[in-house]
Amino acid sequence: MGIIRKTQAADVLLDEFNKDSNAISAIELVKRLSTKINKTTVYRLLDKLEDDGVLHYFLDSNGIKWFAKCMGCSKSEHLDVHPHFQCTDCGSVNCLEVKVTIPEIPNRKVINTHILVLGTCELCLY
Amino acid sequence: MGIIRKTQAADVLLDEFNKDSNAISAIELVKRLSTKINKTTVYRLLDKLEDDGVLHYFLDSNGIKWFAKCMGCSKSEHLDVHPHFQCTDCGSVNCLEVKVTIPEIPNRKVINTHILVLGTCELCLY
DNA sequence: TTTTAAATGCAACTCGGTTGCAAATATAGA
DNA sequence: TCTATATTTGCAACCGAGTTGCATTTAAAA
Repeated sequence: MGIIRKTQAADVLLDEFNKDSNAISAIELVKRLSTKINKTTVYRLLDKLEDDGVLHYFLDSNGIKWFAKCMGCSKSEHLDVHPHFQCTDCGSVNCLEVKVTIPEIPNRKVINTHILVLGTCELCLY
Repeated sequence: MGIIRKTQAADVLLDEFNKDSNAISAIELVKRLSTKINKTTVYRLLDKLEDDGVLHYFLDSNGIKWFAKCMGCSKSEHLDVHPHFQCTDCGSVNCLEVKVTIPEIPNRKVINTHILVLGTCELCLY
């Protein structure tokens, strides 16, 4: 589908991604925006923005959805596939710029890769 | 906790892993065994076997739990961390023996890595 | 300004997984 | 082998992230 109209709800939601450079979980967004946007609408907007190549999503180690801004993606394709990092101390999640190479796998055609790195983030380390 | 008693339910469940070398989703196990073992018991057994280092689990791209037999793990630690492969055609999942190296990440301490590779499996490819 | 398709809110729902508790059962010890 | 007891199991009810149907509202084309 994709976003067609410039609505207030979409503005409010995108604002959250502009003031926070980390990834944000859908749950957190629903909570943060609960007075402004209905939960269903939040989920629907996230879907649409993902369709449009504005956001991308991934699952953390608990299977819950996180969203982050895309860099150079389009409606047709998500190009910036990259690993994500979750801090096991504070729970914060962000995108990693590192490139990870998956070796050839015999008799299988690789289409996509989801990589989640767990560890301690900069803030929790020191 | 870990398995202490040799019960019939544990036998039945482990049998599923012996006759199927792929990973099996918790949902599938609950379904397959529904006439023999209660859903709660299946989940509890899976937890315990994971604790014991007999099985390991991971999440697929939909955030649902899959279990597979471990190789050389113990109660204290899961040693055989490896990527998993899910076929986007037939949905089957299995462990990959390939070694993937995650580059050093500045200012972060890496503890663990979850890698899910999506693609077409051998059976669906030909 | 009117029209109308897109977006929203609400309530109810889905479903994978969990919890509390009483009943059943494996096993150590007599 | 029998008994005592802690572990395991089944059941029912629950949890919570995410979804769906539908009526209402709203952006924006005409």
